[in-house]
Amino acid sequence: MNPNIPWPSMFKANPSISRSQWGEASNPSAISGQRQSCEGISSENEETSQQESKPRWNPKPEQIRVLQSIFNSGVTNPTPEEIKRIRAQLQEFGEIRDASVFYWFRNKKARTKQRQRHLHSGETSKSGSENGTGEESMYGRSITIVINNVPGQVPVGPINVKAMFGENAVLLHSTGQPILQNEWGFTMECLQDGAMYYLV
Amino acid sequence: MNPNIPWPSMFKANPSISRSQWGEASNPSAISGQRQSCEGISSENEETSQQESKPRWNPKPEQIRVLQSIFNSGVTNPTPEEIKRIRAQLQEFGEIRDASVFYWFRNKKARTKQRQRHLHSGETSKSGSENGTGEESMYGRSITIVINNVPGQVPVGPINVKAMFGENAVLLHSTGQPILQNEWGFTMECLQDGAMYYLV
DNA sequence: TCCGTATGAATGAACG
DNA sequence: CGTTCATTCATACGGA
Repeated sequence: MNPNIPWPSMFKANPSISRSQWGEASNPSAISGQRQSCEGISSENEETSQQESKPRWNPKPEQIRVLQSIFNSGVTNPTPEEIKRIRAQLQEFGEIRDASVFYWFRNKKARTKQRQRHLHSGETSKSGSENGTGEESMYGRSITIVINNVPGQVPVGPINVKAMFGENAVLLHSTGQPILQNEWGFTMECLQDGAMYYLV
Repeated sequence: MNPNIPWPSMFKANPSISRSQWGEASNPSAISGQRQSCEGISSENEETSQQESKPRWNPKPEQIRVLQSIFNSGVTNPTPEEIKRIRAQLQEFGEIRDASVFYWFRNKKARTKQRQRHLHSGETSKSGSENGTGEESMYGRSITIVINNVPGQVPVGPINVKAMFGENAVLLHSTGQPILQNEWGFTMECLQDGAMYYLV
């Protein structure tokens, strides 16, 4: 193992093949009567070797939950060692490669940020809070968070902690970090979907 | 391609819960719950009922026409600003989100390319009997294109411009770009469904 | 009513 | 890293 190589390079694709374009891969099990590809044309590859074919990882709910909780606990750039451990943990629920774990975190981080930025760009102050029939504001949906082990829904974006939980309420992230709020009690940072918080 | 377009953002709304879906359906598992994530976090909180849910955008014909013309005019990766303007334009015909516009372009581009590739891959000609690529085996249909403002149908794939419109006929894309043809008059590039062309 | 295609939406995997 | 590609999932629709 080379300790000095940049991480991502470990996951380089085969140079000869542009972007992934594996015709397809057998999808072990997975049924659901969806039309699938079935292909079969390929033929070949029987036992003998390790099917190096790399079908896209299909995350199991349990895996996602674990990943999210790790992510929400502050890990956004796991080290190679962490990745290995995480992967080992996830493997229990289904096939998964280190690379997939790596990618997951990277995508998660990137998309979380993107989302955040995009939310910001669509600011039109909008005075009237209630719009009733008006359509939804595109990114205004709700997320599920767990507070004191009790799952619940809160809207995306700032929420008023004081109003929701009392004047002295403070939300702690599962890591113990307090969620900052302004003088009105509005959260200053986004709550993460699927994350666990503690109310104190 | 894409000289210097910074792509500031992406779209998305639901931070987690991968591809599951609202509404009902879903036969949660039972059969080797392989695919799908279903998310989890245990509880469901359906109470709020307000649940606007986000029904998938259903494009109106007018919207599609506008989008196609924009796409065919060369825009395949609209910037956020462009997207906003496009959406504003489309909104007149029905509800639509920026994200949908974004997705539309992305899908359009991806599928256009994919189609092209599949088209190409079938160069074995010869016994077309084995339509192997089970995936989607039907691109041997016709598309609708508008020539000199007159809509018409042409088969997918190369068409003989000379034969159809005369020895000196030349087809121009709505952008003004001429559609290349070989010495026989066959188009060297695919005509786009819904695109507008000019015959000169 | 059921099946198959078209396509909106989401996301794993990569590229520059 | 931000952006883009490719593939997959789920649903709206149209035909038989």
